[in-house]
Amino acid sequence: MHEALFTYIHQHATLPLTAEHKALIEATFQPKRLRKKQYFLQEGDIGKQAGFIVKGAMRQYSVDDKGVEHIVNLFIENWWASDRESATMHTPSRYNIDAWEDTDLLVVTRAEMLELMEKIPAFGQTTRVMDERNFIASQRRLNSTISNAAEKRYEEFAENHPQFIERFPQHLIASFLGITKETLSRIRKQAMR
Amino acid sequence: MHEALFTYIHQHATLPLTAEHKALIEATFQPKRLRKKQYFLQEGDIGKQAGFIVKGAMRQYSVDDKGVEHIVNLFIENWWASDRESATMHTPSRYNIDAWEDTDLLVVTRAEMLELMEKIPAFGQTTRVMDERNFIASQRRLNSTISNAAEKRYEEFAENHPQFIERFPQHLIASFLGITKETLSRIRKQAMR
DNA sequence: CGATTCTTTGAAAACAGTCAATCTGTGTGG
DNA sequence: CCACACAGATTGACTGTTTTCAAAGAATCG
Repeated sequence: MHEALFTYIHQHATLPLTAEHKALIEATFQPKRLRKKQYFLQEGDIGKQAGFIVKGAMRQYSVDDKGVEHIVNLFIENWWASDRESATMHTPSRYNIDAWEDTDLLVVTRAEMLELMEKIPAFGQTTRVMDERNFIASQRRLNSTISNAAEKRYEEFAENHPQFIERFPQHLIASFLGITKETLSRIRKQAMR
Repeated sequence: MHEALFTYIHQHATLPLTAEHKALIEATFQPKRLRKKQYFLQEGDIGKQAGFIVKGAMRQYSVDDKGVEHIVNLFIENWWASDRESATMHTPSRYNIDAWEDTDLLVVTRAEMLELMEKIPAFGQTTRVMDERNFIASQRRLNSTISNAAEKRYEEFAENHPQFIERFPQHLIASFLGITKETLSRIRKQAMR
C-alpha cells in the first residue's frame, strides 16, 4: 500500500529515502478505504487531513445557494485530496470532498505532514514540488477560464487531461469547466461536425 | 530598499534573520526600477527572474489570437512578480509582465532563490508560506469564476480586494475577472440602483 | 489645450443557462 | 432472464446574460 507513495516521492525528490524514513512514513500514513459517495471532508468541517490516493477517484466541490454543485477539483491516483485553505488557515471548509469511485487512501493530519517535512528531507522536497505544480496548474486553469470561450476550454482540457475525460462523467467535467452539462453536450456535438 | 523585504520575511517566518542572512540577501537581491509600461517579462522569454515589489504596481497577462489582453494577475507592494511556470519548467512564458505604475523591485534569479532558501531557513519558510497562500488564493478565484455570475464575482472581488479597485482602472479589473469592460460598467451601474 | 486613456451607452448578435422531456445504457432484485 | 430503476446524455424551445461594435462622454496628464 505505501509503495505507491514511496514511488511518488522518488519521482519528485532528488534526495533518497532511507529505511528509517520509510518506516516513519509507514507508521504515520494511515490506510483508509472510502466507498463511492462517501465523504472525506464535508463543508463546514475543518479539513485537518490530507489523503494520498493510491487507487480510486475523488472530487472536491462547493454547493451554491441554489443547491448546485461546482466541481473545484478532480483527483485520481497519485494526487492529494485535501482542502489546503481549511487545513492551513484552520477555517471551516467551503468545500466537500467525496469518493467518486471506491478509493484507497493514505491519510495524514496536517501536523504529521509538517513533522515529516522536517524529519525527511526528500519528503520536504516532494511537498515543495507538489505545491509548485499545483499552483502552476491552477494558474493555467484560471488563464484558460478567463481567456477562452466554453468550446476552446473544453478542447484544451480534453487535450491536456484525457485521463479525466475517460474517468469522470460529462456532467462533472462540465461543472469543472464552469459550464452546464447541456452546454457541454452541445459543444461536443458541434465538435464532431 | 531591502528593509521592505526583511519586514516581509519577518511577517511570514517564525525563524529569525541574522545579520549575515541580511547581508546575503542584500548582496543577492538587485534593486531595479521599471518605468510605467516597461516589461519585466515578455511572452516567449524564459522568466528566470522573480521580483519583489517594494513600491509600485504591475500586471501579468496573456494575449489571445485576436490581440485581446487577459489579465492573469495584478501585483502591488509586497507581492512577487514572476511566472512560476516558466521559471520552474524552463519553458517560454505564455505571459507578459509589465509595470502599471513606476515600480521599484528587488530582483533575483530562480537559482539564487533556491540558494537562499537553502542557506537561510527563515527565507525557506517565507517562500513556503507564500506558495501556500498563492495556491489558496488561486483556488478561491477559480471557485468564484466557475461558480458565480459576473455580478457576484465583481462584488466578491471588490469586497476582498479594495486596494486593487482603487489602484487599477476598471478595464483591467474587468479583464482580471474574465469579463469585458462594458459588462463591468453595466454591472456597476446596476449595483448602484 | 490637445492627446491619450478610461468609462459609459445603445442596439444587435452570439452565447450560455433553464426547464422539461426523451433516450440510452447499466446494473439489481425478483 | 426480464423488468425496472437509476444515472447519465441528449434535444428542443425559451429566457437571460454577455459580447461586439461603434460612438460619445469624462478624466487625466504633459
